[in-house]
Amino acid sequence: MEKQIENITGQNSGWRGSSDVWLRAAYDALLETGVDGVKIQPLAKRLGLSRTSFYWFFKDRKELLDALITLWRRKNTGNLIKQTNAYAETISEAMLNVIDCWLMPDLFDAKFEFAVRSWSAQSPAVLAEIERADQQRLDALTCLFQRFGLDSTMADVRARTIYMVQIGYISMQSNEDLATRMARIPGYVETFCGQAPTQNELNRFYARHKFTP
Amino acid sequence: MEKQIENITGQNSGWRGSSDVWLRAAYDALLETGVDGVKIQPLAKRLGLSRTSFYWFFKDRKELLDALITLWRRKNTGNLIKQTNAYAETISEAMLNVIDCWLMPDLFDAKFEFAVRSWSAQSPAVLAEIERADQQRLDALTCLFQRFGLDSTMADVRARTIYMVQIGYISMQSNEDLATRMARIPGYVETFCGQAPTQNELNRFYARHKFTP
DNA sequence: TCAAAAATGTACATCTATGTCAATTTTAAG
DNA sequence: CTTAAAATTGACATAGATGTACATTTTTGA
Repeated sequence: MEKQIENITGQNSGWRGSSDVWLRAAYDALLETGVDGVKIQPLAKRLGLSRTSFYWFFKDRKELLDALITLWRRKNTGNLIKQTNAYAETISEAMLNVIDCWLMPDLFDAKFEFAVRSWSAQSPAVLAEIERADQQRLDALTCLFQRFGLDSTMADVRARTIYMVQIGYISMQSNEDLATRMARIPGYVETFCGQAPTQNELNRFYARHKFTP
Repeated sequence: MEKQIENITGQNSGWRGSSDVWLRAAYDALLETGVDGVKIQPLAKRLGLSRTSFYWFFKDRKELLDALITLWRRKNTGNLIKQTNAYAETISEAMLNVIDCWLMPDLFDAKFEFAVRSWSAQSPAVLAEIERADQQRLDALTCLFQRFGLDSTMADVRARTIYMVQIGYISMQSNEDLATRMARIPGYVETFCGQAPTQNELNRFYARHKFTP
């Protein structure tokens, strides 16, 4: 009983390995080298464990890859949708809520997303997962624009614009500093919804990102 | 002499293999399975050639991968920049020129682009190539917006929006039909430059894509 | 038609990866 | 302290990939 709780909180339980340890190593490898880098032998080396010990926790490599997808599914789609439903008085404030996902790694794991998208190019099963996630996310964004009065065609285009800029940004693997990115935010908001954010809205946004202009 | 000309035009010269044949197979494999799928043994199998025959044309696998990058560099960046410099009387017409790249595979090879971007996640050398290409393309788009009177900050944001939507679209590996995509074009133009296209501009655009609304 | 060049193929040595099996070691619980 | 479960390991069998050396075949051009 206590052991399980300790596992969840990250505490080890005497043994060196665990499903989580292997999964974490697989996650790291996926982000660094893509799916084809997720190989049991190298992971074992990195963990300082015997290669064959892996098979105590997972049936085979496929099961490990499946676990990675489950991890991704839980992590990235949920928070984005949550942000589209966050409280907002104006459309520009709503935009800033969504843009939070750009800037907060705990809301959206951009590198993980990119790795899974790259993976999807060589796996129909993963591609199906991606397509489902894209649909859910786009639907949530489209609803957001409709709530603020846009007709369905324009809501669709605007949703796609803000979402694809996000995806494109990830694909660029950009690593600019906070100030550079912040400087573009008002422009993006205006572009995405055709309405510039008020100074109050910006101040609230800056505050939660601990940014002083 | 004639032989070289024949090679360029795609005609074979008696032999079954050639650098081009191997490179073409590598290109196919890259698009289907990513870099890690570009392996000499499988390529040989697919070509019905002996694996070791490869080494007559290329020093090693690395040389083949370098050739792939050179191919990509020549193909994708040039045309996009050309489209930003195409004749346009209004900003919305200029947008439609750039959007041509979305829809014409010979102007921009989206799958190739996606494969190379995915590759860049595991290769610093390829990442450097990607970053250089992104910079060149973004510069060209920013200049375009500045020519039509935007200040440098807004030109930067608008350039990024149209470019990242393009990149994001690629990353989504979308395969919608022409009518669906065409329906969004006026909305995109309005979003990207804040100005809807005229009916004449749209008609000219539809005509060159052989589309009847 | 005949030699040289171009391309292809066979054999070999090596390396990395997968997964199974039968020990063996380590830990936790009574 | 002991024992059963949990985790770890080394040995084995297999498979796919790389690259080199050398022999062989095919093509081209004089």
